[in-house]
Amino acid sequence: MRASKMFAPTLREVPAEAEIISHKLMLRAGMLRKVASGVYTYLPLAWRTIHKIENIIREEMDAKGGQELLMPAVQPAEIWQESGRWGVYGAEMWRVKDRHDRDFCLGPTHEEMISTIFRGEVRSYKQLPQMLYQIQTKYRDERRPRFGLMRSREFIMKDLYSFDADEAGLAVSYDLMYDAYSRVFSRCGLNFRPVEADSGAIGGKGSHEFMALAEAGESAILYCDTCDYAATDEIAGREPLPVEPQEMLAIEKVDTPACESVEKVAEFLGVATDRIVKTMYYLADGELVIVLVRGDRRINEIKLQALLGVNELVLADNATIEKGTLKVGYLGPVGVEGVRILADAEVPVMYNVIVGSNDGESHLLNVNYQRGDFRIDEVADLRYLEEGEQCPHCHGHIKMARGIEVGQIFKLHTKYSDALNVVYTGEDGQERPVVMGCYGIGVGRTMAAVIEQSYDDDGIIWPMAVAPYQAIIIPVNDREPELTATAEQLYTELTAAGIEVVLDDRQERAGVKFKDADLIGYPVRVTIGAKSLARGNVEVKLRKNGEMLEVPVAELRGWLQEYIKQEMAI
RNA sequence: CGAGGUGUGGCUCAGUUUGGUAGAGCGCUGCGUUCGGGACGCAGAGGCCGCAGGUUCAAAUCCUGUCACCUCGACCA
Repeated sequence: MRASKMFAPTLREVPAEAEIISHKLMLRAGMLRKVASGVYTYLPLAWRTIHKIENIIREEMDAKGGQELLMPAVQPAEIWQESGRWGVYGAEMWRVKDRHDRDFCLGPTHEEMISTIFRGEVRSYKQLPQMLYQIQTKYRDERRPRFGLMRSREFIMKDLYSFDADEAGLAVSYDLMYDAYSRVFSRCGLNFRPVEADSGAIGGKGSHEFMALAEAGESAILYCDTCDYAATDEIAGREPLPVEPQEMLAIEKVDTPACESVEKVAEFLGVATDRIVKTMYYLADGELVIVLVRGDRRINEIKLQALLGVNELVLADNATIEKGTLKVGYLGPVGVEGVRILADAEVPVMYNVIVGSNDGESHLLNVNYQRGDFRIDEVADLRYLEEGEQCPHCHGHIKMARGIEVGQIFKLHTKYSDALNVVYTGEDGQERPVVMGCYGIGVGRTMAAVIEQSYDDDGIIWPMAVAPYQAIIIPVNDREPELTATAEQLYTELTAAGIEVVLDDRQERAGVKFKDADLIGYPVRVTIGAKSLARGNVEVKLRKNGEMLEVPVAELRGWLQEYIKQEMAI
């Protein structure tokens, strides 16, 4: 490719729309342009990188037995109604109608689609296991698209679905994908961590997210500073630590004026917040539920929602709660009738706790569940794990980091095969549901994550494997015929050797070419200048560390081939 | 969904308070000089000031509505 012909409109200034590094750099490097909120055009440089990431994915999926196909983005409402998700998916689903007023959606994911295809064709255990995947555009009408490709409404995703005869088979497929994902992200040059995750709206138990570590990440992950435990903050949890039995003191009521928060109560009474039990009222699909948690903890609504199995979970508003003497800030579990009470696992083993008295003006001291002072209907892990706590698996401590979710793998079990009647006949002649798994990679987000982890003040620093081009040749000026002649000759030779190289033949000053080369992030820059050429050499500069060396013209091809090979190895 | 903000040439922005008929820098075109880290000079091109109404002799500027985009937030009793 000649730079004079290349459609890569670089910008000196950052468009006002961009907030994070990857977004700014993709705009400046002439890779990306916005069409609407969360909808983008990938310009040629970006598209080359997208293709490289896709091809890495293809190689790794195929290596595990995956087969590529392509399903439509447009999906009929019927299959979503059949699985029950047409109703529950909500506003995020991009719904459209055809000219006959029939309902369709632009696929946010393809479990329904692949299941209905699969059930039409597969009858026997002899046809299992199977792994099918596609790389395709997905649509999710995000309530708030942001950060360029990080959270967009139209995005490219690789989704693979596994079909097994039983749970043991699913475990095998899942492990294959876990391994494939690790290889994909390693080859893309990412610093990532697989973490235990919640399976969210997709459903099923057993899931890992692959997190690229980066400040710009939207997800919080908790990991152990000692062992390899790592989980998203949505799922991370641990058993309560053993508590020394204490003498249970007599309940005491104290007036606590203007103490409508845990912090104020603690300050007023001169105690730590972990001596208090918070009483939270939720509306779970409209039904009032009480949740108890230690005062210094935060309730994890994802865990709570999963436990309750409801579609909608919101904190009850003050008007709903405040009846009679009930007042927010002074709520407690003692004496409560007719409302289901859930408690985080730490609560029942606490002694002499402080709770609201439900009279709107005081709190109760020395309340003990173990003495029967209040009722709990169900105990479960309902809180967030916090930074600094002891690791659930070892004596290490929990640390927090931010991550970009570039991939997630799920065990779906028979959730969709049950709902959509995907069955096979076993060796014994009995019909059984197929056991499924699904596995996704955000391709554009992976590209953005690579940039978030690899840039400097001058621009992007592409890892060789996903760089749009591997090298650029810059003749330092076009007034000395031997420079341009050498540049042309090398360009022809390298291109013929299969090296992806750009020749910067633009009539620009050297400074402009250097700036653009750094911005776009070519891993190798070959500069052809008079002084080194007089010695029969060209200058090679490595983008990743700024290292410079001279290479004889005749040896450049061999040197590059070796360097590229070395950089692509994982 | 709630709150805040912004829409003026391809990009970054000034001008809006106090209405008087549109500017700067970068980029673009031509010529010349220069040219190994975003050169300089001269001469140009390019905008119905997001859109629709209204007020006024006169609206980028004031009023109303609307659309788009950006940021923050989404309740811890």
